[in-house]
Amino acid sequence: MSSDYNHDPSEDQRSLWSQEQNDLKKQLVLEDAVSFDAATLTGLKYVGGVDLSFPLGDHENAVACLIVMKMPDLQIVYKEFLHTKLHLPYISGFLAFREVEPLLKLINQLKSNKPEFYPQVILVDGNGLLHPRRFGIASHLGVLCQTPTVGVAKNFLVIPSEFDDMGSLKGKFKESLFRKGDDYKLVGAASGAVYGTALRTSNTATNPVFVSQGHLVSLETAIKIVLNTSPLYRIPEPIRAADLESRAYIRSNVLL
DNA sequence: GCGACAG
DNA sequence: ATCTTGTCGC
Repeated sequence: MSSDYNHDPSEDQRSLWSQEQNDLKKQLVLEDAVSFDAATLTGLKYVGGVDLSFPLGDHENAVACLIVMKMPDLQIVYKEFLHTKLHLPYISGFLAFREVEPLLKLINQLKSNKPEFYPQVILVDGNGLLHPRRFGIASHLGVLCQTPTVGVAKNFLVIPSEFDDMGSLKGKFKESLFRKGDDYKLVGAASGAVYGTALRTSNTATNPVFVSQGHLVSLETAIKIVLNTSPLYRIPEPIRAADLESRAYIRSNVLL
């Protein structure tokens, strides 16, 4: 009765998904190819944010939300929801296969209905490069919609082969991040590759946010964008708004 | 074999 | 991911 819903996919399934991630990764661009000045963010007018929320205890029904905010005032200029049924469970390392479809649908809908508000970069709730195969949902979504994306995760995704001692890592965050803007680069021990950074986005919130490149942006630019969209809280406004709005949507609608 | 595991 | 009240600090 406890293991009736053991969602562990077979090794074959994991292998197929991994292969798909590796295939799509061939299209991944990790340099700035943005429509604004990457160094100063001059010309950055619209930033998007996406997130999904679920009704209590419901793993199937979800409400996806896409928010577009105007810079530098961070006012919402576009907001759209999509109530969908997810077919796969959450599996660490394969989040995109569960959530990317409704997000892509919202983005394409915006592109055809209100192209004037199409964002120059989209902040995604989850990781990009900071991923076992260096292709998390932020990168996945970016490649599929061919738009710059940045991954922003609230929790550190363990990658055993690269970051063995999580205990000392958590300590490192606390002892190296003193104020907003401080960051601690996440370098894989085995490969020496930079996966992303633990970034402190608030002076009151001690815990950092984990920023990694999604698609078409450098890590430096990703950090600037996250800092510039987090004037008050730990979570960047576009993602925070998508989270708040999608939850409000669920609360005000009787689903099921 | 055990433990760890974005949302 | 999701539920919840108070409470501490500026």
